[in-house]
Amino acid sequence: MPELPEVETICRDLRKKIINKKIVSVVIRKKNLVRNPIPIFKKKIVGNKVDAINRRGKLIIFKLSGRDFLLIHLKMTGQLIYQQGEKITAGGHSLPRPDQGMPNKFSHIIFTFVDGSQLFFNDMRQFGYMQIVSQIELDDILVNNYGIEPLLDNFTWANWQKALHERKTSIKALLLNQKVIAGIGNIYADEICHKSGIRPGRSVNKLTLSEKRKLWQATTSVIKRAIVKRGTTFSDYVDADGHSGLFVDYLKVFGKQGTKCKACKQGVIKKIRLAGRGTHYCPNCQK
DNA sequence: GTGTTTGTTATCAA
DNA sequence: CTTGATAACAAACA
Repeated sequence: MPELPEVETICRDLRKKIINKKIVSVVIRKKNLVRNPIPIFKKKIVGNKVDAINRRGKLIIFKLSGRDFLLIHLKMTGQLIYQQGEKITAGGHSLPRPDQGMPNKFSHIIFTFVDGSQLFFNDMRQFGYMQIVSQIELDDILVNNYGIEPLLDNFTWANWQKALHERKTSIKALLLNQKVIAGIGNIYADEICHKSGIRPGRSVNKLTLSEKRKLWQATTSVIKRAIVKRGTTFSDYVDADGHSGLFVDYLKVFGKQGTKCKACKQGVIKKIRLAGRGTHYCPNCQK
């Protein structure tokens, strides 16, 4: 379940690997993951370079040299794994490539770059997608579908109060609402609530000012700490090198139902269903 | 065959 | 128009 920290980690990795490399071929093994007509999709990619890699919420954005943009959404089980091609030594002998089993049965789209390196878009459940859009289409998508970015300067206390103003939904649903705040998914919503000491089912409009401030601070700190640990691998997430994220070792509530709370050392983590999602919290230290 | 998983969107109600 | 709640969908696996 790649959320903001996982997507950010992948973007940072890929910037070092594929910027300015010419794409010489695209192989599409599952057409349903491409949201354009296949010939158009290929035509707008092959022969171009990736000029820049950015992210909005959980959406990855490749700026292509042909002036189009490639959107990549990993949804639940998507992976973007990069591998060097076989390197030819001066003597013409090829060095062995680390065997990570790429491509595997879930490698649905494969990019090959001019140096022989490859980018594999794997997705076991095939919920993810790739889509080529123009600048105008991109601007429209970004403006209409995404709220505050937690890592940007405009995630201020004043803007956070505005975002929460007169909201009557639960804090869990609010954190998952991409149009309010971009990039938070099920894992980090629960972790942010725990760090804030607030039960995820609480109504936003009944939070005290100090609780809203705790949420604001916890959002930044949880996300930044998760990025430092290169994200959370709960089931399928891996970074661009195919490695797991280490923040799974620092989770306090997600997937911890039935165990003793590590923060207060008294409560037993409960799991409930909220906003249609599995939701974890400590009944003792979250009020 | 059934229940479960989450990111996103559709749909309906107010 | 906005907001909120809920259902539905994608595919795989225990």
